[in-house]
Amino acid sequence: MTELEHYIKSYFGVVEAKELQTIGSLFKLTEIKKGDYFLKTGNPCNDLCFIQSGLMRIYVDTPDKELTQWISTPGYFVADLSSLIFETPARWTIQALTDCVVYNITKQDYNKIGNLVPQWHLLEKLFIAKCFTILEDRIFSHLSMSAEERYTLFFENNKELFNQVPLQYIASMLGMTPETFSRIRKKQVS
Amino acid sequence: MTELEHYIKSYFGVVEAKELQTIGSLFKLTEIKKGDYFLKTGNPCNDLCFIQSGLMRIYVDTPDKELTQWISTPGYFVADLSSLIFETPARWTIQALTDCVVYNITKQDYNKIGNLVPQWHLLEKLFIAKCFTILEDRIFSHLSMSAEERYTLFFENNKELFNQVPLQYIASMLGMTPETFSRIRKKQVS
DNA sequence: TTAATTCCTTGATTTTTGTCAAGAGCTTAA
DNA sequence: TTAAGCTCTTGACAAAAATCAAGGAATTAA
Repeated sequence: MTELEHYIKSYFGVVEAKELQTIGSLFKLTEIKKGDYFLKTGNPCNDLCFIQSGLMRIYVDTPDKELTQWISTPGYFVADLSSLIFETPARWTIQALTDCVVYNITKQDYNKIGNLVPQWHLLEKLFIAKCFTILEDRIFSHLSMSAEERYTLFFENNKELFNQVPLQYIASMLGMTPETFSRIRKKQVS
Repeated sequence: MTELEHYIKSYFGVVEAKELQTIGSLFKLTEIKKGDYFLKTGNPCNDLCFIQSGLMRIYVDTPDKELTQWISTPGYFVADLSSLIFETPARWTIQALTDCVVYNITKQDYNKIGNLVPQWHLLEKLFIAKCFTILEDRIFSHLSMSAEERYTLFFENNKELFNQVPLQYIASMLGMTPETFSRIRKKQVS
């Protein structure tokens, strides 16, 4: 059983082995080199991938600055969900921060799964609902917490990320400037 | 065809009339009086409703203040999605801001739809994905915009709300204090 | 190895936003 | 009708965070 299949099984509970294999077989193991783009803002999102190893950054260029929306780690799916599902132009650019190994599926194959595995749309619903809940928490953190509190919360839950990616990306993701981020870190150490 | 059925049809495209009716028949037209609670933080979310008329506020009490997460308007579903789907305690309190007429469905009936209407999980997936996209936009607004910019964007798209609900709720929802909100409004007028 | 980049830190300053306090206008209920 | 609550506004001030500018450390490329 691949890591992807294991993930789907562990996340969604009982799925028959045969169906799990059907899903798994549509994903192809692929390498993405550091710096390569998985998706660019404005293009259609034609792929969905599951990170086996490596890190990817989801961001967007605005006229004045670059905004990191999220950094994806192994064990998670990556795509511009809105573009993939509703066939709209991608809002996000997705780039490999390190060399990555991913399980990739094309939009065409992705759209076939629903016909092959009856429970697929239910699984998808659960998965997307989980993502929705995570975003709700994130909104809540912006409504109720200071930059320092957001930093602390994120640091506690993602310590390992801090020595793997440029910190300015994390700062952006948490909604603060690199300077503010740096000052908060200094305070935390002492 | 009820407004609810019309909404489901318009939103999700082709659904057979019979199935639409099956779904619609499980929702019961109910009144919720101003000030009544649809759901309280900590309880299980046992219902999902679709607002026919009236306004509901989704919020949470924190030790120091009350935070409004969202104000729901006619034509939308209301529930604590995470609690409804994953059977966790509700994070949000949901209260009627005005007298409301809603189509209500119990969790038990809601969970039956999947067996009665094959496409239901697909429809749900699309609906939740849409909600996810809206939250993505909202996060983006917190990463990239000032309080004033968030105000302007929201005002442009929700003018009608401003004379129907206490403005402090809108302020909270946009992540600012009532005082800041008030000062921004003053500036906008002049 | 050296030069060029990129990334992070730090200080000084400005801007934005929050806090505290008071009061005015409405609404609601006795 | 009057008093009690809300709600919103305003001012003075404080705190948080952004901006601007410079320099140092680390990484990358020639």
